[in-house]
Amino acid sequence: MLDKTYSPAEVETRRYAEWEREGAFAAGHRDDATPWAVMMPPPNVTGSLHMGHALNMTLQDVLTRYWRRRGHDALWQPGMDHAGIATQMVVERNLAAEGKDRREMGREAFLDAVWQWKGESGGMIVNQLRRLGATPDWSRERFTMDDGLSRAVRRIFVGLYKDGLIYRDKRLVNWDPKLGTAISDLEVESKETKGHLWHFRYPLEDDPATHVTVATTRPETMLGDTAVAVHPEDARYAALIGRHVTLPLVGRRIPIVADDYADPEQGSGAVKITPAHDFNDFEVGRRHGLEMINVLDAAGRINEAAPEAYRGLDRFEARTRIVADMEAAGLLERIDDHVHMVPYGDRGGVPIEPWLTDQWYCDAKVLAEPAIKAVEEGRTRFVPETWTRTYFDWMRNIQPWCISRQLWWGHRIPAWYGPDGTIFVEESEVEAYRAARAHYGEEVDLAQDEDVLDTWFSSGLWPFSTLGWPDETETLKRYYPGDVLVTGFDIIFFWVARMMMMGLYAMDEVPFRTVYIHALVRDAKGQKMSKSKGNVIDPIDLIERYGADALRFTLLSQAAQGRDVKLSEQRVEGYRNFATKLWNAARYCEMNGCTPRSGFGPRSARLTVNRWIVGEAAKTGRAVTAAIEGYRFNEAATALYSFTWGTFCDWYLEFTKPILAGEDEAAAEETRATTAWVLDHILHLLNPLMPFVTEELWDALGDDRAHRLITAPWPDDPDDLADPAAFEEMDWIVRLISTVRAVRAEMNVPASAKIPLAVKDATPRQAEWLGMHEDLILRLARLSSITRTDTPAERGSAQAILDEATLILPLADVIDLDQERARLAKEIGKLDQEIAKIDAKLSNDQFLAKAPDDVVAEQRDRRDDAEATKQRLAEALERVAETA
RNA sequence: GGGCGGUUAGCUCAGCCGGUAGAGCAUCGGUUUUACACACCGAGGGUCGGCGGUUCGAACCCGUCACCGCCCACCA
Repeated sequence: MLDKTYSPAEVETRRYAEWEREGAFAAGHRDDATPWAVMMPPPNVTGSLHMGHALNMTLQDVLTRYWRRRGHDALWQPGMDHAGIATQMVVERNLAAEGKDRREMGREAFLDAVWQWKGESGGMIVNQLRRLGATPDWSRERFTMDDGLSRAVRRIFVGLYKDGLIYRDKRLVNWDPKLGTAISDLEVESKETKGHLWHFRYPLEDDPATHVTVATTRPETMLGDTAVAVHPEDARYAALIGRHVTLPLVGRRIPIVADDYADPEQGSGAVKITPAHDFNDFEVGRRHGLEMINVLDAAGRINEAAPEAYRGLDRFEARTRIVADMEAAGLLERIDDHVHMVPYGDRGGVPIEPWLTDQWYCDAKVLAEPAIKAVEEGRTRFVPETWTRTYFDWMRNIQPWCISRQLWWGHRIPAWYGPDGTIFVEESEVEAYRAARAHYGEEVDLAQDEDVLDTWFSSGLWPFSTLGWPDETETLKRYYPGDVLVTGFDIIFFWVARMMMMGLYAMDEVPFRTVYIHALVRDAKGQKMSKSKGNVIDPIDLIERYGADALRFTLLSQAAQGRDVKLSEQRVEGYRNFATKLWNAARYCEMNGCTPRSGFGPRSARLTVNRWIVGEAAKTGRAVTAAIEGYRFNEAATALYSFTWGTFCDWYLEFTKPILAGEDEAAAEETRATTAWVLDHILHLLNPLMPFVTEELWDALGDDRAHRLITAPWPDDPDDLADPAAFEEMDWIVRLISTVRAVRAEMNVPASAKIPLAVKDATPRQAEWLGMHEDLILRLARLSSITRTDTPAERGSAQAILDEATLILPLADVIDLDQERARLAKEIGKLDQEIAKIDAKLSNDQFLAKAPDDVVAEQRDRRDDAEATKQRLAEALERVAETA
């Protein structure tokens, strides 16, 4: 006997352990089955499960569970990302707490410490995923820094280098002075900042009393100015072009150049040029052959290239000092308040500095071409489709990708430098030495590049590196390309685009056929969850209080395409209630002997109500299947919720109670069998969404299950399970009973009956009232059609139900006649309005001429119905009036 | 500045091919009824953001405006 309420905590741990023990998630056991694959976006090894993961993983899990049960050889490939910067920061912080410093330890000792940290505290998220019920093939778990994947990284790097698609270049990069590393464009976040616009006067060299005014938001960069630019057609400055100014505080003689970049409308129309510290100025400098003077060191302090007075100052201290000095020199014209966008590093949290360094770049432009083409040709498609445009926009304007990072934790760049600086890019040190020997004709010492690769470089290989590439493994052949990638829009550029490029480069084939992009999870008010706002909801906390099924269902119910998920605890609670509801329905089934009948086929049902529920169940099944395959998870959730609760529990179970309690044993038995079948069907369909409670019930209710539900074949729901006649009749009955209920409520009858067949005595007064509702009685007579039978015996049972039915009417000792009169009058008013509306339509020649016949017929029917109802209500009103 | 998305009941959102505007929650009223009070029954609540157009007919298609959100962008 099932307990009175469902307690998720115990069931979830027990069930998950069983599944895992039995190897239920493992791919590769069905050689004859069609492969189906999804790649888990590898969470950071530093990560713990947040709501975004919970959504992302739930979606993948539903798909995986679905296709697995559909009979495919489903692979959900799990793993973790080494997360270069994030991990290095965590470990450095831990070491700092012990009074240790990375640089003092040295590279090797530090890396040992990171690996040790990974072994002890990394990957917490993997166990949290188990709490969520996720079923990737854990036996295949990979790590971006494991041997195989590292080998893949080196192989690709060498290949790209030799193809000329990776190269070394000296140019401005986004430099994070706090972390001391370059970062890519994508890792820069612009933040609107209130600042100032300082207007400085630069005196002319040959006429120091005359100034050119330039405005800047970054006074400290003036130390590196090497020109002032004006627009070539700006009349105000035409005479100055080619002359020079003396750079204040520095004393450098710098030219006034003409360049389109200077906007005459902006400020004074003259702009200071600092080629080493501004991306635009860099370009201007290049055009005019200007000197590039780097005045900052790696930590963002003023370096030796600047006048002594400023050396060693932090860039912001230098700013203050310079403004003061300029003012003292009488060269500060004015200060305006100014709001502008300041670039920040997304990890370091400090403003990034455009800085001139040597870095490794990947020629993304070339790699992007096939990746663009693949999407144009539909070999990979985005769901929802709207993201296609975002993808194209970025890919078509893609910039060189800076792939080197001045960190220690990551894939070290497989490049070695000879004594004269010759670069040897090889997959191993041995090969590098071999190449060097060939090059120099003698043994030389080589030094490996100190830098590591951007984390996303290895993530880009994930779809094939995890499957064994560069070896041509069976696994790789079988599961590449994957069917779908499930991810949030925030990493389309970081990850999806890179996988497309790398996949096409290495495999000459797209990495996945479909990219399903889901939204962000926000708090109940629609705000982004963040630690600083204190509105972060912990998925594990919700799982503990409401169960993993409830959390999953909540996320799924809102996973509509193109909409954010707003997570409110109230909703989670609601779906917890849903699990309980299902549990109790199953309990009811158990108590009434509605357990699966091995020989029972849903087609054999004869009673209308049974034929009807079977058809509804089948319809729901088809809806769920279509929704999952179409990535409309919210529709799957809604269909199941409303069928289970609104149709099965509220209508079917209530409706059949009299049949179960009745004397017609055949009808009762058929109903028990049907009930069990429908419940089973619900468990089947709901299983990918709510795996725990469904498995538990499946197990509890069936005696000899051939499968666990997790591996049971997905049900097919053929069209012909739905019997139109049964639908029509039930529809009528349902409407009738609704009417009865409404009347009962209107009469204020304390109902002692469930629906609808229980009150057996009517007083004369009540019988009199029934006269006022003749229409109802007439309709009730048709309840005989609850059964669709013709044999005398069956007709007898139908009659029995009918007999009872006539006695069920909700009856009151007292009716408030005034209230009843008002109600009827109101109803009649509404009907009049409706009739008038339809009449207008039906008298419109255009409508009659152009609307399809069925639409016109429908309007006529509606009008007739409304008219008939109105007639009945009018008569009832009359009787009420008489009675009063 | 460019792009994308949104605006439907008090709240959160569905609404597919243009044909009677929906759900959940919340609110209010009723019900201890042997599956379930984490429940059941019922009720109220709408100018579908504004304006214009197409159409016999528009929440839906087109145009335009307003407001909100997000992404991208080098403007000193």
